Amino acid sequence: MNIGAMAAASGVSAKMIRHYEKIGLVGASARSTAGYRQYGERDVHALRFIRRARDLGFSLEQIGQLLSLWQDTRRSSAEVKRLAEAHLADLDERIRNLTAMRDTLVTLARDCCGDERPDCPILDGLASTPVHPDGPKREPSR
Amino acid sequence: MNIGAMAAASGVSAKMIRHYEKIGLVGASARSTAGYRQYGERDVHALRFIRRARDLGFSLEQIGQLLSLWQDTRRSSAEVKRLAEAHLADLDERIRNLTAMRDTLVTLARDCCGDERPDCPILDGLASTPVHPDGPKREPSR
DNA sequence: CTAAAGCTTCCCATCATGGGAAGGTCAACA
DNA sequence: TGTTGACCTTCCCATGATGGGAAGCTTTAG
Repeated sequence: MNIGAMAAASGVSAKMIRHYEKIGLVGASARSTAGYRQYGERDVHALRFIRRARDLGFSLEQIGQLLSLWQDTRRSSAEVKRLAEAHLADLDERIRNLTAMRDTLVTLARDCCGDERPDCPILDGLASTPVHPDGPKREPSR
Repeated sequence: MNIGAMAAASGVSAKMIRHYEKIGLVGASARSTAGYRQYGERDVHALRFIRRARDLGFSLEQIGQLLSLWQDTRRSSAEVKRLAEAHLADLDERIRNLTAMRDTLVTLARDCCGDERPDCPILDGLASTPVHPDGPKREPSR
């Protein structure tokens, strides 16, 4: 199986498969005589695992640890759970931050009549709300 | 006022102030004979505005538009509101995505006893849950 | 044989932010 | 006066996950 078929089978783009190989998240695959990467069923399972972990928002570093645990039959489930709980705490914090932003913005927008006049509580809020010294932990905007 | 005092007064780091100048979000400041940036009260207001907009999760591009509207006394509040609503929709989507991740992960973790044994529903879930073809819109992991 | 599709590597871009180097400036203090 | 330390300047590089695209080679179908 070439990298394109692998991408289709795993849901991970060819670009990303190469990247994961370069950073050592997955081992280097076998190569054809022409240098094409060659994959088997086992690789599909590993990449699907990665894809699902990404879908749950795990970082590639955490996924590396999850893969190690997955392949270690003598792991303790406690280790896995610890990792998952840490990620859960992270998700919760991000949700809290985003929700706080949303609530503030909803409040500002609610009072903005949104017509042709220039008076705008949203701009007023941005111009006058006190700056929280340390600021919220900012999410990347996209 | 030098850039350090400006950073303290506005809550925006000196590094970022220079960056915002370079990308044209704020105009170039006056300079002392030695080339030091010199700021006044008006600049403090503008940078605080930027800081607060960042705290609400607006992108720098959106902030540029907000600044334009802020400085345009003939703006319509409708334009501001449209921008805010767009950002609100964005926030809501990100919250939804993160919440979906959290809920899935909570379900997996709930069934993991987290002791010394290797059996782990979290890893099992990652290894067997079907891959959603297009996947969720992924948040950057941090 | 040729054209298209697929593969390779390599470099660059995103977005907001920060780290750090190399070097100039300014204030205070002995 | 000289020195020290805090502050400023510009410039380059890094982050994290992903994608775009170029230049060039291989494979496959017609």
